[in-house]
Amino acid sequence: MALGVTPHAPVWGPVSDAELNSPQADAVAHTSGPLLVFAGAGSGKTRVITYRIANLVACARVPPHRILAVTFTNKAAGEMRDRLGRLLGDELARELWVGTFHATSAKLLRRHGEALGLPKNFVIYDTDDQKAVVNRALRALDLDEKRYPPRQCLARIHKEKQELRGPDEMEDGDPWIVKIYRAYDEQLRAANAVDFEDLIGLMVRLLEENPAGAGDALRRRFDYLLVDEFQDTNAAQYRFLKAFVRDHRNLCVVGDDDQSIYRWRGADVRNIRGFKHDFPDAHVVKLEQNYRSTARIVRAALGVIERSRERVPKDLWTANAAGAPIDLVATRDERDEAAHVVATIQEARARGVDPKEIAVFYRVHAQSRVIEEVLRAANVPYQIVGGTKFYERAEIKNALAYLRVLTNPASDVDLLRVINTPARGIGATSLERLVAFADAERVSLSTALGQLAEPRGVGAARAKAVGLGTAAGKLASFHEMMAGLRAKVGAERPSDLLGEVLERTGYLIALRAENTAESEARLENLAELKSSLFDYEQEAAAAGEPASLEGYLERVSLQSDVDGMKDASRVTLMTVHGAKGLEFELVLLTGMEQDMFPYRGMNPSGDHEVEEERRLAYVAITRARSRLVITHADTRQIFGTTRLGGPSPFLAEMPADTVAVKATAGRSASAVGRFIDRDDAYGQARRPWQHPQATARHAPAAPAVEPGERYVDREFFADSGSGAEEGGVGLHRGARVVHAQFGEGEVRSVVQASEPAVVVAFPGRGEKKILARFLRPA
DNA sequence: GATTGTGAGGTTTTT
DNA sequence: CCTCACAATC
Repeated sequence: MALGVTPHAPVWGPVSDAELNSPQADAVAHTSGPLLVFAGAGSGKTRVITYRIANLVACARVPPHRILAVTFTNKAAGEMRDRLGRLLGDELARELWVGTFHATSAKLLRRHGEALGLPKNFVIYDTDDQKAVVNRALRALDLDEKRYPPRQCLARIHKEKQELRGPDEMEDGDPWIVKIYRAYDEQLRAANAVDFEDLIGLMVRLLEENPAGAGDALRRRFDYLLVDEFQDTNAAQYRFLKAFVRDHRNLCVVGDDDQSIYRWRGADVRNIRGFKHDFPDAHVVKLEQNYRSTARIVRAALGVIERSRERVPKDLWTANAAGAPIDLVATRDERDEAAHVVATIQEARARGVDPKEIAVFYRVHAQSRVIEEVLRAANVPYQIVGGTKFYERAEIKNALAYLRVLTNPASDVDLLRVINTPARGIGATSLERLVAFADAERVSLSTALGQLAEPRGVGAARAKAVGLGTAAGKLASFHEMMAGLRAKVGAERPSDLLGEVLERTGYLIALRAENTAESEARLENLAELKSSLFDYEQEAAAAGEPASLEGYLERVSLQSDVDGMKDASRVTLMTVHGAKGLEFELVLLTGMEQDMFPYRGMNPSGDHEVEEERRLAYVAITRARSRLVITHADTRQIFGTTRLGGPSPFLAEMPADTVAVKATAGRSASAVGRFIDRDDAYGQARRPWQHPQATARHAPAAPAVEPGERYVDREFFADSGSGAEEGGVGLHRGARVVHAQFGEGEVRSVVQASEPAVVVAFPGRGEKKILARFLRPA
C-alpha cells in the first residue's frame, strides 16, 4: 500500500529495520518540532511511542527526566514504562515522566502549586465529595435542590472548567448557576481541595500567568512531550500542552479521530483534526496497517466507521488472514444472551484459549450483572473492570476521609464524613450549628472545632454562645483525638497510621460490635485497604522513594477503572469505554441493539450522539484479534423495565461476507420471539437505519451451525414487509397508540406476559401496563 | 440523637 | 434497579 511517506532508516541501534514499517520508522526517527501521528486501530501505536522515546534517549541523548509522556490511564502509563524498561533498562526508564494528565498535574502542582496559593497538602475531591460541596453551596445560597439538581450543577460547572472558564467568564441565562459555581470554587479553595478539572486548569494558569516564575520553571523541566490518545483530550488539556511546549514546540501527539469516544467528558475531536491548523509545520504520519485483527474483523470495523462524517481520510488495511466470520447472534433476552456468551467462552477454553485472552463488552455497567451470574454459575474465572469501585465503598471512603483530614485539616467534606462515624453523639443539630459557626468565623470546621475546644473555659463559653453547650464536650474530645492522631502523620508508616486510626476512632470496635455478615465484609475490606497501603509502601521502597500518606491518597483519587485490571487468568468484563487501548483474542460484544447501542438514554430524539456511538462501536470491534461474537436480545430487562430492541443499526453496516447470522435455540422458540416476528416490530425498529446497500449486500449467509444452537433460516436484515401493523398495533417503542379509557399515549417498552403487552405513557396519567389487544394505533 | 422505613427520582460512558 | 432524602419512631 502506498503511504506517500518517505521511509527513514531508523537512526538507532537497538531497533532493526524489520521491527518497524516505514511510517512507523518515520515517526520514530522524527526528533524535532511538532509531530502528528494518526494511528489506526491495531497499527502498532504503542510501539511507535515507546520506540520514539527510546530513540530520543539512546540516540538524540535526551536525558529521560526531560521527557514527559502523557497517557490516558495509569495502567497505560505503567505498561509504557515497562516496555521502555525493556528497551532502555529500568534505570533510565524510571527517570522518565509517564502518567495521565491528572496524575502528572497533581505531581507538578505539589511542587509548584504554591505560586498560586495552593498548599502542598491539597486533596483531590472525587465526584461524591464534589457533590457534597455543591449541596453545601446550595444550602448557603438557600436554593432548592429540586430546581438545581446537584448533579446537573456539577456537570455545568465542569463543562465550564473544561473550557477554562471561571464563574466570571461564564455565560448563562441563570445568574444563580454562576453563584453556585463561585461558591463551589470558594469552598474548594477554603478546603485546600481541587477537583479533576482544577488539576489541569491550575497547571494552565501556572504556565500562562507565570506567577513567581513558576510557569517558566515548569516549561524548563521538559524538552519533549508525547501524548497518547490525543483524540480524547479536552480544551484545557490541549492548552496545557500548547503552553508547555511554547518555546521548543517538541510536541508529538498520537491518536485516531475514529476512536474519539469521550465527548461527554469534554473531549474535543477537533484537537486532533485541527492540529495542523495550530502547528502548520507539523510532520504528519499515518499508521494504516493493522497488525492486530483478522481481515474480516478489520473490514467489518471499516464498514461501520466509513459511514462516519468528517473523519480524517485514512486507509486501514491488513495483511492478516481472513479469519472466521463474525457471529451475529440473535438471542431472546439478556439471560439467553448471557447463556450464549458463557457457552462460547467454555468452547473457547476447551480449545485452549487462555481466559485472560477473552473479554465481554457491554455498553453500560448495568448489563454486567446477568453475565456475571451465569459466569459464576458455570465456574468461569472472571473479573469485572469498573462499576462500583472498591474505593467507593462506605467503609473505605470513611477510612480514607480520616486519613485525608489528618493530612489536610481544612478538608471540610472529609471532616463532616467522619465526625460522627462511628456514632459519637454529634448529631445533625450540632453539626448545623458548627457549620454556621465556622461560616460566620470564615474558618474551616477543624479550626472551628479547635476554637470551641480551647482550654480554660474560653472555648466552652463560645460553644454555649452558639448553641453547642451540650455537644461541646463531645466536639472537644473528637478534636483532641484527631490532634493526637495528626501528630503521628509522617512519623509512622501510612499502613500503621491507618491501623491506629481505625482503632483509636473506635471504628473497628463499632463494626465488630455490629457482628453481621455485612459488618464482617466491611472489616475485610478495611483489611484489604491496609494491605493496599502496605503494597504501596513496598513499591515506594523498591523505587527508592519515601512512602508518604499524601502520595497514597493521591494515587487512590486518580485511580482509573482499568488500573485495577489484573493480569490474572480470568475473563474480563467491561464497558466498551473501558476497552479502549486493549486487545483480546476473543471478544464478545453484547447488547448490540436498538436503543442500547447506539445508546439512547431517556430522550428518544437527538442523533447528535450517534457519531460518537459509531466510533465506540468501531473501538469495540477492533479490540478483537481472531474472533468476534456479537449478540443482541429481543427484550432486555434493564433499570427495572423491559426494553425492546431490534439489532443495532451498526450491524447492517458490516459487509455480508464478514458475518455469520445466527440465533440461539431458545430465541425463536420463545413467545416473545414469535410475537416480535409476527408483529414485525423487528422490521419496524430497523427501518430508520437501514441502508439501501445493506439489504442488497447481505446475501443469505451460510453460517456453520454451532453446537447447542439451531440456525434459524431467516435473514433478519432483509426488509420483510412494510406494514408494521398486525392486529392493528405496531408494538415498538415510540409508537403512538390509543386506549379506550386513557386516550392517546406512547409505547415505552414491551413487557413479558402471557400475551403481548406493553407499557404505555399517557400524558397526565403516567405509565400503564396494558395488553396489546386493548390498543389500536393512533 | 439514632435507627428504621418509605417514597421519589434518576438511571451512560470516567480522569 | 439503585441511591438518597426525609419522616416517623424509639
